[in-house]
Amino acid sequence: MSLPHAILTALLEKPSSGLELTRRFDRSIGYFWSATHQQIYRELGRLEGEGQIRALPAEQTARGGKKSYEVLPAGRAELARWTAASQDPKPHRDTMLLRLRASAVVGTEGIEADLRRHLALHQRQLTEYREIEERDFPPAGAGTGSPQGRLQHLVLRAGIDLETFWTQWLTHALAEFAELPGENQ
Amino acid sequence: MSLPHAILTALLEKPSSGLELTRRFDRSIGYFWSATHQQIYRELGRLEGEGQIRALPAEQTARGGKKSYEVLPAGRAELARWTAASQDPKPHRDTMLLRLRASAVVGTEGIEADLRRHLALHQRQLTEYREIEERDFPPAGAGTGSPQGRLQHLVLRAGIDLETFWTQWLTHALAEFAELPGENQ
DNA sequence: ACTAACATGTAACACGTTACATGATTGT
DNA sequence: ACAATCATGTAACGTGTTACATGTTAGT
Repeated sequence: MSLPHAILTALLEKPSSGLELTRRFDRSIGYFWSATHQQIYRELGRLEGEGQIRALPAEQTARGGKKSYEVLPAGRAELARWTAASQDPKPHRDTMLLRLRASAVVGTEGIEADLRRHLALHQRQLTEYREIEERDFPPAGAGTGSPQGRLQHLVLRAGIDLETFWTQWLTHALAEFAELPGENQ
Repeated sequence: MSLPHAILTALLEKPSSGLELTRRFDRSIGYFWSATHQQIYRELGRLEGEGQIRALPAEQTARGGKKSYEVLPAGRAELARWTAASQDPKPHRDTMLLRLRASAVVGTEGIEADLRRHLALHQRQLTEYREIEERDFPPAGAGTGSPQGRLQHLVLRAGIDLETFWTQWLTHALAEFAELPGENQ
């Protein structure tokens, strides 16, 4: 039940067409809430039907086929309600941890290469986040900037710290593998 | 496509009935792969139909209604194949980060209380993980223990470090909120 | 006019969630 | 004998994923 709220947030930040939303779900918003274009179009249709968003009149729409949407008061109210509501954290799901546990039973053959590959991917993501931080949140006195900016920085910090954790953990895991006896199981 | 493999891993560690599996998915395995009993029964039926597991004969089954399953060679082979196969990490999804981003647009009213509640939950989980670590992996010389034990410890370490990250990040977030002007937006 | 890329969608299916149903066992 | 709990399931629904379909713009 979060995709509609992710879309409302994105549209409040900037009215967009389906494809523009899809692009944004591949970058900023997608860093913590991914969605494919099929999901987005499906949800845009639903939100329009419920009167939470509306298509902007064609004149304001750029170039032929694009339909842009904006949030209506009902949508903003629903987003505010959802944001303030108490919600339980969902249990994490991580395939690599599951595979590692499985490898303790069926053998570690083959998994080490993928650990290396994941390490490289997380390092790349970490670098990307750090570049965004340098560009959008240049170092200044602590407690600086608009409330909005500080909240956005907080979210980015979570991304940076999470990727830092994964790179460290994967490095540690690979070091363990190096010490493991040749082939167990 | 991971639930069947989670179940195969659990059954290899110890043949179990549906309910016993459900219990284990509420503790150890559920820490990184949760599942409800409905999912588990559905998947047990499928795996049995595919010849990857089989029900143990009734004599070996404890008390009346319980059906216990064990993994067949085909199931073990499939798990080994899946564990060794290269898989892309799935993008994370985190509702709290989404809500924080939304609160930068519609206002932070109400979210602070839930940040506090989540902090308490993560602290409790962290404590639980640390107790498990003390009990199952008592400090000894580095590089000690069976390969299986070291892999299991590695997985537990990921859980501990993740919860540590969340408690630190939430603490930081609450400190930011304390500095924010009264009501923004 | 032809092709490639863009933009919006539909359809079918896999997976996860919630609510309910049913029989067996245990405790009183 | 009755109620509570245990244990296994079914049904309906919502969300996410994959594959495909269709029309549009831009470049050659």
